Amino acid sequence: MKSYKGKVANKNEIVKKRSQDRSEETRKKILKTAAMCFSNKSYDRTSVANICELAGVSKGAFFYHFPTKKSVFLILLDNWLKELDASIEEIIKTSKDIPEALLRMTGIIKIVTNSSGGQLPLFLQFWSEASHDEDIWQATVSHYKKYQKYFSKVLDRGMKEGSIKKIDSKIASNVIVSFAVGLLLQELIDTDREDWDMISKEGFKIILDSIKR
Amino acid sequence: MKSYKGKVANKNEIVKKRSQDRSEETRKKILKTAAMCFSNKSYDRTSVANICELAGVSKGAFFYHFPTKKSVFLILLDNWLKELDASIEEIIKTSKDIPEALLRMTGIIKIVTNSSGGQLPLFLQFWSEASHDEDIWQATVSHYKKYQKYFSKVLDRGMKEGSIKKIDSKIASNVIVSFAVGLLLQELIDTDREDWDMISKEGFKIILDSIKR
Amino acid sequence: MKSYKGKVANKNEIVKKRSQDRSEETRKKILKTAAMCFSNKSYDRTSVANICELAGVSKGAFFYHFPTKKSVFLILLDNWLKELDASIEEIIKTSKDIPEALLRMTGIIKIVTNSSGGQLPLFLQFWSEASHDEDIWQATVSHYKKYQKYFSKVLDRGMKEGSIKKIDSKIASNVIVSFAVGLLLQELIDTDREDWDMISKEGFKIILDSIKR
Amino acid sequence: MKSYKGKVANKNEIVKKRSQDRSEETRKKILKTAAMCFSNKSYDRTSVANICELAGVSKGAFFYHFPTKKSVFLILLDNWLKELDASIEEIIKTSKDIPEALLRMTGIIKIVTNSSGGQLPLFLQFWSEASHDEDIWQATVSHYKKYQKYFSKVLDRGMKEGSIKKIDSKIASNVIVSFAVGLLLQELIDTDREDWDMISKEGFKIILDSIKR
DNA sequence: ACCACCGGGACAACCCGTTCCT
DNA sequence: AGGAACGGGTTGTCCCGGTGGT
Repeated sequence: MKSYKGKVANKNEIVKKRSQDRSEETRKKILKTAAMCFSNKSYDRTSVANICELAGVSKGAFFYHFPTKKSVFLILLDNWLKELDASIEEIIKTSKDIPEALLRMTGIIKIVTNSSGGQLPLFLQFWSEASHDEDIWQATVSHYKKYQKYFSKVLDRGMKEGSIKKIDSKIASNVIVSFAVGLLLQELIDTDREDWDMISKEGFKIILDSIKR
Repeated sequence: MKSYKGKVANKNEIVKKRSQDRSEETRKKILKTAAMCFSNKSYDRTSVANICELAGVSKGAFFYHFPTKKSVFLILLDNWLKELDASIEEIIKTSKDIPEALLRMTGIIKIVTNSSGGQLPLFLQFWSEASHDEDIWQATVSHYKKYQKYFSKVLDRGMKEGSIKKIDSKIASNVIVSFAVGLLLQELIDTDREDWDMISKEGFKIILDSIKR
Repeated sequence: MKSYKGKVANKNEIVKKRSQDRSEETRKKILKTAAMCFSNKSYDRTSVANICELAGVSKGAFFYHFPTKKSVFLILLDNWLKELDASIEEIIKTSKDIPEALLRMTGIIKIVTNSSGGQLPLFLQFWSEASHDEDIWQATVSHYKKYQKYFSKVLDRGMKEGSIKKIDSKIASNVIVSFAVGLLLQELIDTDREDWDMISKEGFKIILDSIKR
Repeated sequence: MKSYKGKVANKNEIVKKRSQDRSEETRKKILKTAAMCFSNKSYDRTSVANICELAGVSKGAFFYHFPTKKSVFLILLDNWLKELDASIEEIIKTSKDIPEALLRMTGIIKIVTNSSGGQLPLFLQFWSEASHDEDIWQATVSHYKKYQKYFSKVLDRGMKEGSIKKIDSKIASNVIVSFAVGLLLQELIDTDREDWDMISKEGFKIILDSIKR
């Protein structure tokens, strides 16, 4: 009796596991496809049907995994911000001198670009939606402010260190973030150009020159 | 006889003028309301019905004045870019020294903000649509490249003048534009903050410090 | 004084005449353009705006001359039927022997084709609308029945004459009309073919062979 | 175990079947209602909303089953032509002598009338649209030409058989088709008349008389 | 009388996010 | 998780008037 039950349980578990795998796979597929669509066609112009068709799943599946279209968008946003957080944290941690850390931020553009799975336009979507939707605004702005503060602190540390001039760290961090954001925006619509890397490097150098002692 | 005719003509002209005025008024009203809606709710989420209702005109009137919703968007974009052009040109013209001109660019943010009738989010809409729509891309990018070139030339002039270091003017102009664009974007989502003016001034100063001799 | 008045009157008349001419011209232009449009695109798919644009007149002018779009259609129908009437009448009148008259009907196809200004598809439009619209049905069917009766009488005369077998003239006339109508319909959708003329001749001959003594 | 699985499979199949049935039912309902509407009010004057309301389904359901209004029209046309094909084929097959076959064509009118669910005016709609719409023209004309050829061959066979005179079979087949088409058209607008059957019989007899040896 | 401009508002086809039933 | 259905929304078109000039 016991063994039988055990067998059944086992089998059920295996089946469940397999089913879970399949489910997780579907989820991932939807998420990925949605990111692609939102990026290519904008959130509004992407219909749930579009996503389902490209992902090869039914609408039933979609609404089984996610309550609404918007929820998918929010999850995508969340994932992206998490990746970004991790990347930046890592840079700062692994460089000891502040100016050096800032210079390494040069690569920030690539980080942003690459997280989100190479779908840069998603960034614009997030930003764009943020100004109209409370939920998204919360998620975006809170992170963005976090970055501001983060850079502020980093600069403060640099001043203590003596490697950076005495300046208003809040304003300076804002300047840095502005430049970074601006770079992204431009890259977005001027995709042909190949020298964004150099521009970002040069720009950061210019800013650093005025900041470091 | 003459006076009579004159009167009639006058009267006719007045009437005609009134009719034209009414037409022009309607047009303006639609344009203004549309700008507001696009700014508040995004282009896609604004329906023609929305605009008409708020503007107090019928759909018949809307489609009499404009062939499509998109055309309204394009006209709005065009108007904005024209104002921007004029403002920038004026700044450069009225300041003789290049570094001074650049410093005065500080005010650029306000110009951009104001020129869209205080509807800054429209800017984001333009940018956002540009990455999905060929027509809008054309209109936006061509102008944006013009600015790049413009600043490049201004910097070149500065170098000849001797007021600016020998640098790659193309890259430097890109840095400037990037910073400006980034400022805009941030202002957009962090509307509470009051010190954007100072940040922009400070930022330009930083950039200038590295550039001028 | 008199001569002056006369001149004025003349002038007014001339002006009026000219104005009437112009008016008549506009009317004709609208009618002609409408026929073309209805023929090419079907009645429903032709908008008043279409007609006006192609005719080079304003909508104001259109609705000044005709109360509705439908009225234009009815006028066109009426003109066409009148021409058709005249043509058929003429054929019968100018041929003394009945079989000969029938044989000359061969040319009926061309008559119909030409009488609508070469716009054969209009014929289909009329027929098509007739089954849905009471007014048009009246106009069409009454004429069509007239033709039936007409042929009946002609055949009866033929029988008296001795040139035609004793048959049910009503049925025979129906056969003839059916054949004619069928020819038209086919020509309408098989416009490439060049031998409709021969087919119609041959067909009438076949029918005549069985009918004449 | 096996039986259990079997049951499950069965149950699923049954469920699936039922769902499919329901879907098919809706589809049929829409098709039938559309045929009715197109027949009563013309294709253009029938709105999708009309069809849905009468069929008792939502617009969503309509566009789930058919991509466009036109597609419904084309399917209707296709069904009708298929039925017609089958009917004609059957007549020819089941009668050994060619003249006899042709005489039995007499019933063709009824066949045409009855297929299309007794909605003869649909025939006119098809024809009418064919002259304006490439897709419909294709579908219609290809079939119509097939009939021409078919009759041609039948007549050729009759000549070999010796039951038919030596004539140009292409022209003769055209005459037959023309007569048939004309009959249809007339029946369409003169629905009161009851003797169409006799007219068609008589007409075919007349044509046959001239053709058969 | 003739005609141009401006507009009204109903309605078209088609699509969308979502729910329901199985 | 899939397939069917819902119902409201979208842009854009249409036919037609009203008002006023020539």
